[in-house]
Amino acid sequence: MSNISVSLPDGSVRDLAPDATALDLAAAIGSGLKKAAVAAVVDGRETDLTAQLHDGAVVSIITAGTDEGRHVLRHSTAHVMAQAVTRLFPGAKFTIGPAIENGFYYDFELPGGATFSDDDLGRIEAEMREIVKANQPFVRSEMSMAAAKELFADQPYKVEIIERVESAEADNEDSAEVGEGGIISAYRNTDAFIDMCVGPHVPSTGKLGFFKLQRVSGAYWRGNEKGPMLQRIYGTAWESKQALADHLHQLEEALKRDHRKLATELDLLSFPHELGGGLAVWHPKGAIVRKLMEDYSRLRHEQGGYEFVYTPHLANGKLFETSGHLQWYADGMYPPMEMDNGTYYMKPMNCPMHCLIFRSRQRSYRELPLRLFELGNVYRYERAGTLHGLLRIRGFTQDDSHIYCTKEQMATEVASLLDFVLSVLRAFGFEDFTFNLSTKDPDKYIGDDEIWDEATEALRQALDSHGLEYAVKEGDAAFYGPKIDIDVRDAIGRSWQLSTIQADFQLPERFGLEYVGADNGRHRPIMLHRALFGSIERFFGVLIEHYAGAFPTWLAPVQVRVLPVAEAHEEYAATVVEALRAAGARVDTSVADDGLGKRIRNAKLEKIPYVLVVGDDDVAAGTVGVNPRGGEVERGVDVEAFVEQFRAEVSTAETAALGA
RNA sequence: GCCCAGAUAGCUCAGUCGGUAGAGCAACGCAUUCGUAAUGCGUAGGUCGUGGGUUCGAUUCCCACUCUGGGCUCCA
Repeated sequence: MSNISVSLPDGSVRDLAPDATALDLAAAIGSGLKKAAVAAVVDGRETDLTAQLHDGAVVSIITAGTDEGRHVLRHSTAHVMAQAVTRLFPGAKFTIGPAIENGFYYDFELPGGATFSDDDLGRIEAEMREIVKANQPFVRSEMSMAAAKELFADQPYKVEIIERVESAEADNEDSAEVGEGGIISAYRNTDAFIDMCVGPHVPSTGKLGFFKLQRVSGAYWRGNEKGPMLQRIYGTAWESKQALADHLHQLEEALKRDHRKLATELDLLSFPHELGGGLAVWHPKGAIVRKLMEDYSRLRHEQGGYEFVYTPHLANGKLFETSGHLQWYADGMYPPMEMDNGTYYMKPMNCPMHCLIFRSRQRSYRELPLRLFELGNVYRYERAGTLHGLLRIRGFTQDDSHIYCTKEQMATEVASLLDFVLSVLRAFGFEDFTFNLSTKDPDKYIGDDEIWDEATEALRQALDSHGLEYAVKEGDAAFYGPKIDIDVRDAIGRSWQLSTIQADFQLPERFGLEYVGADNGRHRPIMLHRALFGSIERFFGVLIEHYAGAFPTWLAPVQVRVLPVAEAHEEYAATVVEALRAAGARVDTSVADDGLGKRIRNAKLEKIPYVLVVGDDDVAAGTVGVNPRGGEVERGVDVEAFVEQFRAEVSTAETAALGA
């Protein structure tokens, strides 16, 4: 047979032996590439390095240090973990084990309903190292579905996946396991371990090794909470020792900005045991930041043409029957309170009460859009296992607004809402958002298709006109209308939804809302639900992590601390404090009982933006020594000059925050 | 709600193979009065999350509950 030729990504062509594999190609190009290679892309499809190439193939090599390469490493490491588990836990059933961001997991069912404990991780990891050392090959094979069912006869979850594929119910997860076209592919490491998988995989386990198992947890089979609870192990895997170390270091760093840790250290708030789960108390230093956030929010809403309302925390159950909450949202509500004249509930949302305000008298089209705003306290009965610091809590405050408008006003209103939302989020230093457009769930919605399309289009246009990238989440809308959700990431990479803009045709209907139009006829308004912070608590939690507790000067609980070098300077320090307080600064002082170095250290740990030191020189010259957070010490700064500079900095930040 | 782990001083943690506990920091007192990230000495502080069980005796072993952490499911 004559040689084959293949082309490379740079357009060059290589001649290879007729039975050459992708690995041979990598070796022919260079030993460095051979070493780094983990898989290949042939004619646009990812394949194993051991796959034989054909004449005319377009080939690129996937190396370990790329996203695709790490994906392969992680997936292969998941197989190694599964093998280790089946060795250590005879009779364990394995289900699926994909690569995920930064790592992988694998779900198992242990014999007799046994569970993993943290101690098992070390044993499993040690077993994995043995498998890596043994340098077992990953050998691909293909078979019919019937043969696969035979082969995996003692792995009921694998059989279930094959059967689902046969009956064409497969979702993406299944396809990742079995491939397409009625052919099942599998990878064998040893005679004792073979796993159904589309691949590709590294040529042998010796290519792996920079991994760490991280945690065990339960996970429902197929994500169905009525299905069996499996045992999941998460791990991380990288292309080098250094990359693994860097990742682990990054996780440690992220932990330092965890809002729960910082909230305790900075004395911002706490979750007293006695109060119950998911309920927080705000300490003075957290409360002042919250007040500033709320003041800012109120100011922006006042400027934005909103009207402020207040509504109670409790309501008669009849209200929530009208709104549909008892029908659709009862699981999320606190249990009822029986009272002499009816059944009462804590409110999980503010919208029903805002609808009552709209309905309290006849409305004219001239009043629309009517924008009702409230910092409304709501209570939701979140399931115990879902609570998470400030980010998932049971009692919280929404910066909530309901906008009543005509159908024609909807598009303009949504577009200006998006401006408003982004401007507010940016004022708090957020730039990295994820936008999601959730569309109609064809199986669960109410209202006319026409108005759904119109509303969805209005949301889409608003996103497009702002040049924003967004993901469309098909079928993720609320039953009453489509929505735009805005997420930000927390310090450890988890994404949290903050803002939401939702269209609603249902509540105006249920509450029989009407306005009198220019035609003197009665019309039904459209309602927009929207929150910018989303929940003040969640927003604050994300904010703490975003700033790592070092709030910008305009938000800092204490902005300036004045430290007299010795007792003799306390009187002068007091005059400096007075001057700053007169300029509107949040300022305090710490007398000379402790050494100066100690007091500076304390101020730094509290992340105070400015530490002012005053001693003999300053008393004589009317100056201060300025030690700014993250900056250089400057001695001999005139008090007036510092006050002016401080005032300017804060007012600039506030002006910027106001979008001026 | 489900799986796993945990709860010891204000904070971070050690400890008790069952005989009622200890450190560092913080607090308080005394001394020190100091020029940019920890001055020294001393004192006080815990019914070991709550309730039950086993035991002569439980902070330790067992059970239940509450709360917390990591996931799953669900969600702002």
